[in-house]
Amino acid sequence: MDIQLIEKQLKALADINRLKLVACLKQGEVCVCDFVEVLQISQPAVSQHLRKLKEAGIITERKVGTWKHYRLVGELTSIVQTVVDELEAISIAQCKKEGSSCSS
Amino acid sequence: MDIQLIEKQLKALADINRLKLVACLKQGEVCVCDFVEVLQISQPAVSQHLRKLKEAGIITERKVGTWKHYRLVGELTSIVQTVVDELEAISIAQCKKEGSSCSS
DNA sequence: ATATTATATAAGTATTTAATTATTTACAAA
DNA sequence: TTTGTAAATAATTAAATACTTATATAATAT
Repeated sequence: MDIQLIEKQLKALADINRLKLVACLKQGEVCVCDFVEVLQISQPAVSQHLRKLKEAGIITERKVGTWKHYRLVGELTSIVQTVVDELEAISIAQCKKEGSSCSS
Repeated sequence: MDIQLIEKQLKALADINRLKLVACLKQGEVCVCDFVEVLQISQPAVSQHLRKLKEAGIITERKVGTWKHYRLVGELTSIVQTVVDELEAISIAQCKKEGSSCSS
């Protein structure tokens, strides 16, 4: 594995908000709107974090109407997989706002 | 494993120069003076990188006269161990300057 | 078509990070 | 004790990062 890619993936993970996103995604798909509630940051901030994770090959997206659902990619590198394994899964209560409109 | 510690260790590793330091340390102890040659950055910059790795619990030091030798800690967390495993060991030629004065 | 909703992008700002040079500390040798 | 060498710390600066608000895009519903 190339050292440049290792650096890119580590940089993508080395942020408390993105780690929380990944912890939520352990549970399955989540949409952007839910993350805004969970992380208490603005919607554009969430979008930017998700983009960074996507560019590092850690997550992918799926469009569902006007929503977008994000999930972990199927084949994670061993480094990312190890981080995912170490992260406590954050409870669904914390990952999805109550009665989230975007539950597919 | 606490999410704060995960973040700290990931931040410590998420830098190309510190990844190179860790790759060198796979081979065994190296002293600060050698790293200056390898990374082509100033001695204080190397010291600061080493401090960050030490504060994240990734390396320890050993004083040898006026030199300091750094090495990976014995019990790495699974995340750090996975990164170490993925890193190509950089050849000794690149990790120690020729006839390094600080080879203990 | 118009309005509404979800998300992305753009632009600007504040904070953090990584480098530099200068200085200090610690040890060794003369 | 003075001199030299290795490394750490301090102070500063430059670059990268993570937010913000404002705006644009895309799909849905009226």
